[in-house]
Amino acid sequence: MPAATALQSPRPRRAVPGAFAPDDFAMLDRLGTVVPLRREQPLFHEADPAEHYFKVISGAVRSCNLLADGRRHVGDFFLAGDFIGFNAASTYIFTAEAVTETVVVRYSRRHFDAIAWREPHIVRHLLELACKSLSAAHSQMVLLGRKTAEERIASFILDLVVRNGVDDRIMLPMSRTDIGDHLGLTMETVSRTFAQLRKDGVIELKSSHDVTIRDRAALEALAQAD
Amino acid sequence: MPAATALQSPRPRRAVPGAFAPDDFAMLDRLGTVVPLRREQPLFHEADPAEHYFKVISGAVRSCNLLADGRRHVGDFFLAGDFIGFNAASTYIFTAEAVTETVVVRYSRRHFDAIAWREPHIVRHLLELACKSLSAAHSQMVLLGRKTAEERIASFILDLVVRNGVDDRIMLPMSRTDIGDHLGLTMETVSRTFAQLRKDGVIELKSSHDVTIRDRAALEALAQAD
DNA sequence: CGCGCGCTTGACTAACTTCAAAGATGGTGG
DNA sequence: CCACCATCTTTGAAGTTAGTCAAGCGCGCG
Repeated sequence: MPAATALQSPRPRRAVPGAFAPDDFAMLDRLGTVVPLRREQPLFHEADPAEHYFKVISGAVRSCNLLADGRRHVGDFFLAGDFIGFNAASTYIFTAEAVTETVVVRYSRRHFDAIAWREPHIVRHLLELACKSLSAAHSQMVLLGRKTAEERIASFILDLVVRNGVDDRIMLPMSRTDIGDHLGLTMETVSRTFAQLRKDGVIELKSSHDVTIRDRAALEALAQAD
Repeated sequence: MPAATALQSPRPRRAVPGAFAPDDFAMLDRLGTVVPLRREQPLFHEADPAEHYFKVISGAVRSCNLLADGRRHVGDFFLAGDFIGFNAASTYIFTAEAVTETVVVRYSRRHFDAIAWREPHIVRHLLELACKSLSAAHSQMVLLGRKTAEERIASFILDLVVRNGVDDRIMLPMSRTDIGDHLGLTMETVSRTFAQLRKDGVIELKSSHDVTIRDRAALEALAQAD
């Protein structure tokens, strides 16, 4: 059961069901401020007071956690339409940074919550989205706990394809290091695994960030749909 | 940020904030049927229609996912007070099985939802709980993606200690294999790592299921609080 | 054109897994 | 109450996957 790994507001081309009905966000959208971000620019840091939510308009954002000695984990990549900061308590539980040039909308959490709390159907939608996000987290835990490097990369590619709603080609906005930190691998292993999949005719790499799927069945077999 | 890995209803000795206020579940509890379970008995299987929620009264339940070739992942252990099935869509996303002799309360999902949906404050509580669960899933992904075997075991022990609200001693209801499948390790590695921690004076093992913490600071250092 | 950064590739290493066997534990029936 | 048996755990030794260290490549940008 593949699932989007982030909360989402409506986007016609997105193949994910259960997103907000368009008018749910109508009044909420008016609260938002458009913010452009440079490559690597942080939206917020872990443990900062959580004063805003964000929605990605274009580009990509990653969520990171650092261990004491510098090991990094990338929890999620947020793409156009994805909602960020949703699961924050009073402080953010991860750092969020733009992967590429990105545009987001920033919402005051106070205002957003004030409106959302008054509208039971919005709260219900948020709950449904949280549950979808939990389900995606579940899949990612299976991946991190039990899948091989090849299976992780296959799952990652298929997940992006589904989230993009495109049939067979994706542009990766993130680096090999980002992918490795998301999948519990090193940059080198990610690189070698892409090379292996290319050699096996499963994917084509027009450039290191431009992936075309050549053999979707093989990719799905590797991803081990559970 | 240690967090309980499962949704919870109130339990006085539990050190986890944000659980339901006692009366929130008052009317919901009346919907429940008490069900005793034998060791290894399933509550439900992955992909079954999700017709019930459950709450653990005593004992322990695990959630499992199987890959095609038999590799197993244990997503969570649910202990007394924990709520199960919450994040299900129309079908369950994992199999739930009793780890030991266990007693649960079973709720009709239809009735539960009918009441919960009518009570905005209950929906808000459920949303908060879902967010806590997401936060716990986040920590688990960091563990699975980036921690060593020793760090995983240390984190696991501390998590159980916090969830039990006990200071320095825990009874593990689950097998070494269960622990391994939860932490992305093999049974043998789990066993060797417990032995290592004992040898280092960090824990004491009165039996293989009875763990006493001897050096909490060392354990916390290993767990790499993030 | 050349510089820098990210990607690739190779050789070696380490951590964890696998395979195997012996040692504990606990439940059951005599 | 004790002995037996199945099951779980521990421990050892060898194997494998992915990590580490290091060098070279190539693309994009100034």
